[in-house]
Amino acid sequence: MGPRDERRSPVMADVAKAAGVSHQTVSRVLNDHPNVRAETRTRVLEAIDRLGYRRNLVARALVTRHSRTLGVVGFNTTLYGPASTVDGIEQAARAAGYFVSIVSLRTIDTAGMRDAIDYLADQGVDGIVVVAPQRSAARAFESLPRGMPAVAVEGQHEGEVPVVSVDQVGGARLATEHLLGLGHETVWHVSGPSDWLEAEGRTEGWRAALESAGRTVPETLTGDWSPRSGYLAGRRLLAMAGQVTAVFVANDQMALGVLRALTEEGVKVPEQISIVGFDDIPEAEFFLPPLTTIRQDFGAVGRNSIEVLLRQIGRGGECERERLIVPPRFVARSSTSSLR
Amino acid sequence: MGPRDERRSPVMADVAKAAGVSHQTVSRVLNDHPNVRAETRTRVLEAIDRLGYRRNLVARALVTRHSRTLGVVGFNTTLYGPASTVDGIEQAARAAGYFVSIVSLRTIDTAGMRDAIDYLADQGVDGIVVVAPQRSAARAFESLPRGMPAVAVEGQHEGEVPVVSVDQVGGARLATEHLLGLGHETVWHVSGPSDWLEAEGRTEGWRAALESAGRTVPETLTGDWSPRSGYLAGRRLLAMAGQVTAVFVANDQMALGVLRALTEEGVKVPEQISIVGFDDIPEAEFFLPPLTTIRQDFGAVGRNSIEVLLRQIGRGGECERERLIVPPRFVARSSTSSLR
DNA sequence: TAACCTCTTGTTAGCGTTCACAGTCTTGCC
DNA sequence: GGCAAGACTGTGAACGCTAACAAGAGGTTA
Repeated sequence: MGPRDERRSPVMADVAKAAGVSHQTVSRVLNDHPNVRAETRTRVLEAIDRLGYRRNLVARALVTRHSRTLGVVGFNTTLYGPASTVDGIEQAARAAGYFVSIVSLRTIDTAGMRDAIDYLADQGVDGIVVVAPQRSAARAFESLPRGMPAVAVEGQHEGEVPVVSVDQVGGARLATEHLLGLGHETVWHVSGPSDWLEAEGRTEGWRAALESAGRTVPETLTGDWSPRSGYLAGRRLLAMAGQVTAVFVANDQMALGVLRALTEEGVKVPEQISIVGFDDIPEAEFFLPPLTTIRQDFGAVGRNSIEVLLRQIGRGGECERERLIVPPRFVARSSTSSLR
Repeated sequence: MGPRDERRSPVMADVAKAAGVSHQTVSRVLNDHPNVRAETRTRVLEAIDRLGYRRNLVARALVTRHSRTLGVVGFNTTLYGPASTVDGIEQAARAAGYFVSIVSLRTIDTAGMRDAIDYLADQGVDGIVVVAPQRSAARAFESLPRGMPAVAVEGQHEGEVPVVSVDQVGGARLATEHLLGLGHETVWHVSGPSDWLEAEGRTEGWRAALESAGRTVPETLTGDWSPRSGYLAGRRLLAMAGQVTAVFVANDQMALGVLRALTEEGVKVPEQISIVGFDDIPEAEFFLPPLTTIRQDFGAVGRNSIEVLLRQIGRGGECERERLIVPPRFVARSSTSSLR
């Protein structure tokens, strides 16, 4: 047995030999174990530095049974909202010393979600964050390996899994009440796709605000979050000739579409029709006119979900069946005004 | 030594015992080794199924020295462009059977980039994709562990690392030539931040198109990709009273800002000033007016980069110092027209 | 019959770390 | 001086898998 192949990166035993100690002492230095003589510690550290040693986290994961990796299942992560959520999660996880492994799905269905979870579980993640904005996604939690810590973001609260979400209902209330406060008789609503929990929450908040003010609740128009669907909804609103004076649109992209439909036909916003969006995408401030909207704090959602998940991991997978709600914020701009 | 704890998930040895074979035979079945009797194989598979066995990929990674995980270093991944690039990479990697571990940076500096690469290397990734849109990011490649396969996306081609990128220069040429073709005497340019390679490429293409047409090259205005900076640039363009008839803006978000600045002052687009953007974000089609722009194929960039990276991994880290260019596409809409 | 394949299976030894335990060397105190 | 308590360090055995080799069964050939 000759000397270890020089081209292979050094392992703990190499450091041990170089420092004249046992591999275990090296391990102790690396793990900040208290009982190591200061002189020994510096000798080991010096050897580590000299050899350019880096600890093999895979071997470590094998024995500790912790990979310090979290899995994230996302959906449509090129959209601003989901992208920001995933980004918030990633930042928070890294700040806590965890790696993040991401699976981004194109379509949400229970099977795809289940596959994604299995896939991440196989990889040995310590916990999973599922961004589960659709009803069908929530069911996928049933297939979680037993004892696997998990948290749902923007999901519903049925199973055992804790949920972190923005207060969609409250946000929609803010939007609707703002419009009512400006003197509008009622508020129309362009909602997101019906199987999305966020869409549902926003519709619910809108309806609740109207009802508690004793106003008539108009029929909702439904879009798919895209600017195009907003445009189509806008054209349908135009067809209602004069009835409509205020619209709460379930996201900013659709609001952009509505804006274009109205502007094309010479309808002035906000003089003739007021519009409120949801999300506060970076573009919203520069729409024509700048869009009044509801801002979601995606960073807080990310931080909270990681916090809940790590707490769960700390307790060994036992979860506390909690629901954490992040409040949204009203952002006033120029797409709303009082009548006349 | 009693029977293995029931609560612990089964390992290969458990399957072996259940199927009445050795663990090695189980391994062979799992790895599709040819020399296993059909009857044995089914017995093993049946045992795997019955016990709900899942192979421990961490242990596997330790011995094979392959984690089947790729690292991605991204930057500002909430923006549409970067988010789409990362998404394309993730899709392509997963299709090839690789996990994706992502680090998303907020600021690009050599140190942060270096840390991110170290971080991923520690985790034992098989290769790294660096989305390196800034000059300073490119330098971080020097700190790549030797033998670590890597590919740069939207980076420059100096070091040993292959690069995959969109043809920014060509895209900018398309935009500029389109405007010249409409009869504009020259084309103004709102560029991205100067240390961004993409910004540089777009400026270069714009300049080249003007020069080869023998036109004067106006002073460029510089933004930071944000709608706000576009708005400010727009105001400065307005101050040039009448000189400006056509503008190539380096991305769609800034183009939105320019659009707002012009519209606010009653300048008509495209009647008085024509505008072309870059990226084709989903909103662009619904700007007022719908934005003529250059579309980047982020999916292709992702697929290509993974392909290059996997080829490199297959060769054992030896790289081929290539540069792969993805062509952009001109998308005609309503923000441009000929003069008068 | 012996020699030599091929097919199939089992045995043993790692991969690089941490954990449990067993040492050895101080130090303090009677 | 002796002896226990503590500080420090080393030894061996896991963790769950694959690689390398060995070995038995069965067939073919000389």
